[in-house]
Amino acid sequence: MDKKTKQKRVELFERQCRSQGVPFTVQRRAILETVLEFDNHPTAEQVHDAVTTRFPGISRTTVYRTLETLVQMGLITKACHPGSVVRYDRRIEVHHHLVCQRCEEVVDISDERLDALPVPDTSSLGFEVFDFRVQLRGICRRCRKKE
Amino acid sequence: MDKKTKQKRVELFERQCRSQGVPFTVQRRAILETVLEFDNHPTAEQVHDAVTTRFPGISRTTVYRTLETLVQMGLITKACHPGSVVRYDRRIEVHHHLVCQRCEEVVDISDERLDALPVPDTSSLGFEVFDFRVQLRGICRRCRKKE
DNA sequence: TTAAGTGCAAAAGCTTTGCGGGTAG
DNA sequence: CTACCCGCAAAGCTTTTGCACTTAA
Repeated sequence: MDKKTKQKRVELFERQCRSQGVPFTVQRRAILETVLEFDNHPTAEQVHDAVTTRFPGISRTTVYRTLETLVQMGLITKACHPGSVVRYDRRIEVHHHLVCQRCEEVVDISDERLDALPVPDTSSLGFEVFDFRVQLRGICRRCRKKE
Repeated sequence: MDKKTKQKRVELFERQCRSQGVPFTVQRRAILETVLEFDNHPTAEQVHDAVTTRFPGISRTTVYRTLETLVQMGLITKACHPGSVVRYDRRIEVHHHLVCQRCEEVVDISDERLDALPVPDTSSLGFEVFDFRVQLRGICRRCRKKE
């Protein structure tokens, strides 16, 4: 992610904090900046390791709590695929995942036709849909070779 | 799930075991039958609690291991949404999920237009796609009322 | 017979909680 | 000033592992 986009996201975060009365702390800023530097889907642990270089001594607890806060504020997303570890994702725009059912590897994929998916009417369920993800399930190259 | 369908699934499991040389044990049978009785998405723990009435003394370890085996054999599926606990699902046919980003509740949804999704060509990635799921992300009724 | 599954107990993650002290608004 | 956040340590849950015994094929 280029510097400009990153800065914009941080500024957006600051504005949202101000307007919602949520304290904009150095730790939170550092954690958001760190997540934005990942191209893939880091775990909380990986974010902690990475943010430590920028903010030595920051606690794991703070990282866990802050990541959750960022998700609630819609600044990052939380992805969870088989493998049972929560992963975070700086991408808030639509994209999709290929998930291998054998080794549980996850690969990002973009596809216009998927993005144009007709979102069903869920108003009868009281559900307001903002976003969607498609999980394509199958077998990756490596696992296919093994068989 | 009605008795007949359930029995068919158990028989399918038995046949697959025979042909693949995988031992068809009483425990595995009991676990599969138990999962098939859930309408929703039970956790490994819930499956263990339920199977215990049918098979007292069965170990948690066996339940964990067997659920994974069943997934690998394609007899049940594994669903993982925010909330970080793996859930299992007797449904192997296509269906989709509404996921609340606040409370992480998961609701099943069926929609023909979603089922007709154009699956992109992933052969260049070496990925063979068998199946897909759409995860619709938003806010559920209860959480919307709170705000 | 023999390769694989099962149960137990213990360990190994990952994540949350309680609380005293600190900081943003 | 006051409410909320942070760090620490410890607990809590879910899941996995090693090993001796049992079982399906």
